[in-house]
Amino acid sequence: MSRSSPAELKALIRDFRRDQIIDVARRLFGERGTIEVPMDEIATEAGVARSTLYVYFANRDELLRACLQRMHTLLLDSVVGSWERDSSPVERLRTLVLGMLERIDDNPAFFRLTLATQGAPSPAATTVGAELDLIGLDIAGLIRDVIEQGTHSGDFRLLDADKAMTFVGQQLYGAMSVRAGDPRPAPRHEAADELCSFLLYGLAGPARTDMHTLPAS
Amino acid sequence: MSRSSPAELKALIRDFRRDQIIDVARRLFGERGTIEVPMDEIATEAGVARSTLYVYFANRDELLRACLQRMHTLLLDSVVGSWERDSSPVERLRTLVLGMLERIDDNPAFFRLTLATQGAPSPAATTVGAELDLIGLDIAGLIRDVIEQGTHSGDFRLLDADKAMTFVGQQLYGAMSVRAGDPRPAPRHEAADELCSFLLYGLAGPARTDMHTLPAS
DNA sequence: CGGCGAATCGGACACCGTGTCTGATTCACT
DNA sequence: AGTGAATCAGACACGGTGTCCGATTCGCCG
Repeated sequence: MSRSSPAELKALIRDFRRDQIIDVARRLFGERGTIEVPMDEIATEAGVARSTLYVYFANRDELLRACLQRMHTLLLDSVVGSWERDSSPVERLRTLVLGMLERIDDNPAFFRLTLATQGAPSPAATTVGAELDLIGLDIAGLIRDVIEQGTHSGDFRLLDADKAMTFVGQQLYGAMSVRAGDPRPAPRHEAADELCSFLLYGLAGPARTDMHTLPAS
Repeated sequence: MSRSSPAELKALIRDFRRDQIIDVARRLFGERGTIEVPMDEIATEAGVARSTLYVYFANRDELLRACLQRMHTLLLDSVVGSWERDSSPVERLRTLVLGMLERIDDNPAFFRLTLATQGAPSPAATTVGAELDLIGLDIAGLIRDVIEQGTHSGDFRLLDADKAMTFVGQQLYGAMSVRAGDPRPAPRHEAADELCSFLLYGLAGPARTDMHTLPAS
């Protein structure tokens, strides 16, 4: 134990500190936007000196990148955890949606910012953008799996997997953006159900029998 | 002509200059992101002194806001122009979608940035956000009109107008974001058709008869 | 205990962009 | 030629970034 400790423990502490800083940054960035938060404040809030910050992160952008990376893993964990247990494509779709909503609700402000950073082209966002793309690719892969499984099992209408994936992805993207900006979002499960329902109307084809309120006029 | 000219002409020139600056800013912001472009550069590129810039716009944020406002009017013009001519809700939906795609293609980078600014909470984005919200509201209104018209005429399934509006809006939002980031986007009309098709599958209910390639397996 | 080394601190520094201001200059119109 | 508005160039204070370095803390080992 004396052999592995010194080096490994050091690394552990380092990681711990890192995570601690990232959490603070994630919160602050979320609350007030990326550019609005000076490094000073992050340092103070995290209880370290500003110069120490630069020991852990080369610059502001790399810190932001680390924040995104963290959200990446959290997001995937949210989904993949329940993923394996579900079998039907409908269930999995719901799991997927629900997982993303959970992640949003966890820190909507930062999520909003995540989507925002997406669009900004800049040397900064180039580094950052790579991270974002990774998240997108992961999700896209999951969506694709669901669709293929669904069309194969006959639960979904027959459609081009690529296009379907794109559209589902777009809808998810839009839904997340809207929810992230919504001060009083609908309850998570309800929102997930509605969203899935809308997606399935398109995916599963024939109308379902929820609402027949209006006269056919 | 000597009476009205001096004052009005002055205003005209002023507006012209303003627009000229806005166009330059819109391009540069689009190319490299909002924060990445110094006021110096905008001024130089627009052929005015930096101090003159501050005569026309109180600060960076107000310049950005003006850029968004411009996109707002362009966007609405794109849509409303053809709007009146169309009668069926399906046609109008397509007009709406197509108009937005046109606007994206006109300056995708800036549009990306527009969507991006959306999410960033900050004193800056508060002013800016108001402008964005206005655009959103206008579009939402148009969507709502289409949906109500469609459900009323029987072209669409019966569904809750509010929720349908939300979902269509989300889908549009997502589609625009994706297209704005796509280096080689699909031809505009084709993209519009596909998007409408996807929306209508959900809106118009029963499956259409485009693709029956796969065996029911 | 005394001392070593790594991590941390605090603060000085140069650099850059912002927004303000001022006095000089241009230009159109009379 | 003269007047006034628009424009210009440039100086300025301010605030944030990223770098650097000497001083300090703290755990650990002889």
